Amino acid sequence: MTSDSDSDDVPLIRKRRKSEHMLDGEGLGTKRERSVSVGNGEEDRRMGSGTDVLEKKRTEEGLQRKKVKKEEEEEDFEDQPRSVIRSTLVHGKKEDAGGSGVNGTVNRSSRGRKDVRIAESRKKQNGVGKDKAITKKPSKIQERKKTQTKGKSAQKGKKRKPRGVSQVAKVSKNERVKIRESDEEDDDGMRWWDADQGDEIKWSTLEHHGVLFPPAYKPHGVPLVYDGHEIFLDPVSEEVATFYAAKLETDYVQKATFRKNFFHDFQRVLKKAKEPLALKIKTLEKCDFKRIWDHLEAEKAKKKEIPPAEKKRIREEEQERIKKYTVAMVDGREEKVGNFRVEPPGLFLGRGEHPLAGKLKKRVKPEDITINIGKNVPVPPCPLDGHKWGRIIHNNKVTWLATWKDSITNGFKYVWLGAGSAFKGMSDHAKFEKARMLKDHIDKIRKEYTEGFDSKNRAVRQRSIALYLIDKLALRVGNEKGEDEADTVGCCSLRVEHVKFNDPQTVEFDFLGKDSIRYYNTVEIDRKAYVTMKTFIVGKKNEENIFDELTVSSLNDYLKELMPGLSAKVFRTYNASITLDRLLTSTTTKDTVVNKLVFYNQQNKEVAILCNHQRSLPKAHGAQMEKLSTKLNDAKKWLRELQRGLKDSKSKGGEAVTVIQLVRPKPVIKAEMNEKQRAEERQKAENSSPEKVERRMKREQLERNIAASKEKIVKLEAERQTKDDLKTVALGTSKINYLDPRITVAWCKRFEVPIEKVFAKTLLTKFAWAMETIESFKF
DNA sequence: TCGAAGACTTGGAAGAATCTTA
DNA sequence: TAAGATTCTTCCAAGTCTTCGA
Repeated sequence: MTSDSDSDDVPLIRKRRKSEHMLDGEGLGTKRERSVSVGNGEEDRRMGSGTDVLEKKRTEEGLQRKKVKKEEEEEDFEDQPRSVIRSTLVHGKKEDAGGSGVNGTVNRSSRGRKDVRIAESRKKQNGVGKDKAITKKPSKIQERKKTQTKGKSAQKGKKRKPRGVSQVAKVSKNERVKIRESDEEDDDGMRWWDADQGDEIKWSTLEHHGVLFPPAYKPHGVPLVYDGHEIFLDPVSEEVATFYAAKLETDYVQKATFRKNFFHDFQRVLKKAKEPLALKIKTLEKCDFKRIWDHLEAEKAKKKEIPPAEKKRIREEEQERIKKYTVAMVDGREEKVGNFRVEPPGLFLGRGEHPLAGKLKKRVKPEDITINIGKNVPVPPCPLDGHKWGRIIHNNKVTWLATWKDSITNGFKYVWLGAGSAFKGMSDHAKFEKARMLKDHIDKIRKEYTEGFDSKNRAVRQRSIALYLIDKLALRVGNEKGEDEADTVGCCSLRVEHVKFNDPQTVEFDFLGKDSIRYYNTVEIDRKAYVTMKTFIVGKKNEENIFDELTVSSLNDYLKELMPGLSAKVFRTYNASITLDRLLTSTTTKDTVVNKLVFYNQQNKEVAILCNHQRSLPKAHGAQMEKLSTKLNDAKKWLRELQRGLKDSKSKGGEAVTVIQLVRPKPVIKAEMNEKQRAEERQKAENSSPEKVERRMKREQLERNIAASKEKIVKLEAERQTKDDLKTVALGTSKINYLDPRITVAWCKRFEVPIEKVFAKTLLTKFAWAMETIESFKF
């Protein structure tokens, strides 16, 4: 590492305010103490250091299991589609060639060895670790053109075999820390983190009830008005018109692409219906959807008017109806299903300037759906009369229960188990263990990429700079995108137009990242990185890629040489978690729980800013801030009045004195009032001047009120500040995806903060595996 | 070898549920 | 008790990354 701005080992937190965020690099250079894991540090330590012995043992066990499982698999093939059978056989063959078994452990270890072999052979070819040759690839602009064909082969009906290797399977067993030494059985038998987990085979038995379809469309008979004439549409066209009408008051309909795509698809539907009047619809501009919109609003209002008891009854009935779809049995355990509902038809909204926005997303039919279920268990009957499932498969190497193709993006949609399931939990756990493993390699990696800034090989220089930015700024890697996707970028796909160089070493990044969220950051970077990066744009046009000699896959291949299983996204997890871990160390023990929570959220906010997790400004933000300011001003006025009264009382030997409180009138809402009248009444109350109310108070009473008033002012000021600070920052995303929950659990234990204050119910379930973390846990 | 398939994670918005305040 | 605010959950789009197969 160099000694200038990048020399501290922490990622650079995005600078919204210049005074903020420069963090120290404490602890990063030191060797991680692996001893502390959830519940049993000793076990964790053994897993970390004694992997060879364990690995050998597992390999033997795995070979045995492999034999049994291979037999089981081959039995299964008969009922599987051909592609699945082939897939499984190919996997088996490859594993055998590598001298490993089918069981996850062995399979994983073979993978690890393969990684090492690749790394070694590349080292032989390229010299030690640095300045390695990188295969030159075609320019990104050429590639962009090529990507236009993306998805076309799928449309042609090209079939591929199921892959059956997931993230979980890819993670080494070394990386999975066994959490407890005790192997006592838990009551519900759901403690997967105590069990020995296979990798490749995800389940032995799987039972579920399939998917829930959205209700069939019920025509409302409200006409579309075209050029002043009512047109009563056929049900199919009416449904599509209603999708559009529902969006009338949104920003979507302001977008030309949205309107164009919608009208194109709408016309196709109309043509198919062959209704003579509807065929006269030639331009969207002459279509008036207002009557349909009014109808939808009236329906909403009706729904709102339903008495609470009736609402409750409806809710309970619905719960009963969907109940069976919400759970699946996996290896004898009951697990919640996450998204058992088939996505309803509608207009594709997309995010940002999506070229397909407004297109009609078709209704998914049972024939479009592939059900994945255990063999020898009943296949759920197709719930729609006259239909049948597209395919039934028994692929136990994947974790999804059902899948279908999306009619817009041509991508796959899946039905998964819920976030609290063992599948997801194991995957999460493995993800954080991998990020922790990076801690042991990060110094070496940083040293290597810093040295790479000087490489004679341009491709190596590009790779080094890109990695530096990914590490330092927590950028996403930035895969190539197709023409039919929004134009968003990540690190590798940054173009000249996305950066500005301000000498001596400041770079201004301004681009649209995932979900078309703007990433804007002016940041001082390492001087050598700055100079090197600047050379990449020489002679290039704005729309050309900065890293023209770097691909995501070459970068990830390189990362795997540095650490098994390492990919670009691990840096984001690592930097988010290590940042929180470090920031939380400065918690004050003596503070109240409320203040500790405020502190936690502040640190969470720092991570959210680092990861650029933004949200749009809440609609009511301005009004809420104004309300808070009014409250604060009233509280301050009241405090001054109380202080005046106290002075008065003191001069009269503590006697009762009169103080005047300004009380804002409350709106008088009557049951018979409608929404409009209520709103008017509220407005009236808000606009009227406060009433002066006289109160008599003695000295003690005044003193008590002054103390309470001061406390209220402090609280209101803090509330206002927090609200403003977090107005465009989304805290949830980092909490759910990037922050190792064990850091939070350990912190809560250390500082006696109830964990329920930090994790909502669903997060407590999702992170059940982390709940026994001991308080000394360090990421 | 490389583009695409396929499987999984990550992400913000919207709506529902719950809590707080007056 | 109702309204408003906040929190939680659901939805589905949009990423990442590995493996497949022409």
